[in-house]
Amino acid sequence: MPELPEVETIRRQLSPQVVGREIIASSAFESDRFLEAVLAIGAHIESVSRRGKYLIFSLSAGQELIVHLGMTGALQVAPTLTEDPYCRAWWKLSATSGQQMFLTFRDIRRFGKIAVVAADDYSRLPTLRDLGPEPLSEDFTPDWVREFVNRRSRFLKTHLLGQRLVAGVGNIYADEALWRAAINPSDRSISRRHATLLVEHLREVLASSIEHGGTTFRDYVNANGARGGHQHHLDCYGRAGEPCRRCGTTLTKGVLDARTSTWCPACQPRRRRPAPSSART
DNA sequence: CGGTCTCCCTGACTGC
DNA sequence: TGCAGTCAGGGAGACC
Repeated sequence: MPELPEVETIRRQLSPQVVGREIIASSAFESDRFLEAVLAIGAHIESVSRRGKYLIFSLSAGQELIVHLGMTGALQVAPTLTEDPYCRAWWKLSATSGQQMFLTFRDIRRFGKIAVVAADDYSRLPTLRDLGPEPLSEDFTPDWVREFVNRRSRFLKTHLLGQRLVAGVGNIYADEALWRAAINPSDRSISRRHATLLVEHLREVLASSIEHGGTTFRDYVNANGARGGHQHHLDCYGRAGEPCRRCGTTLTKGVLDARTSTWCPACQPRRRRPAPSSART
């Protein structure tokens, strides 16, 4: 399941290969989720950027090609098209110094999404439009986390997955960051100290995963078709029933808002919602 | 508006 | 061996 580190890995691999090329042909699987791929025909790719889990190909003529990989999406380049029942879209790219090539989007479970929009106009992609700060940017601060979380009543874990508190975090890195920061996923508020820890540990785990080329738990492969390496460094996600690496307690699994969570019941204790700030100053 | 729930998909796995 | 049931989960949209 591609999250920020996986999408960033793909972006870094793809960018030097596709920038400067023209999209000279395209085809897409018969579904609203993918059909807009063909709207990019005729445009040049000027740059490849990322916001959260969204890949953004800046095109000539003021357009952007947006790709979200969903659960099982994979973007790869290849010299030729090969038969693949799970190919949901492809773009044929012009030759530059090398030769023509194909950018292909494979997505077994079809949770992915392709859109072509006017640059910066994300009104049709509400999650992208309302995306929270990039976790590795200076905009993602403990104060922002505290205010966002404590103003609302939902589980902290739910906010981490919601893309508005912070961009690009999915289940793997939410569980890892909460474990590292020793915070319970079902807390509904956060202290200044824990917000600071959460910001630090989320940044660390994301940066570490980018260095390892992302996490391959099931399906993820990078733009070269290779698996990531960060799955060998997970301390929490996928380890329910195994001993906590900090205290030895068996890690627990539970469901919060229809999403699986794994945590250590001993070193990630639940904390009570504090009294309103007006009563604490 | 915030919160909650359902649906979309299909391969892998579990249990009888 | 075979088959039904369950699970994984990001995001959109309906609904209260």
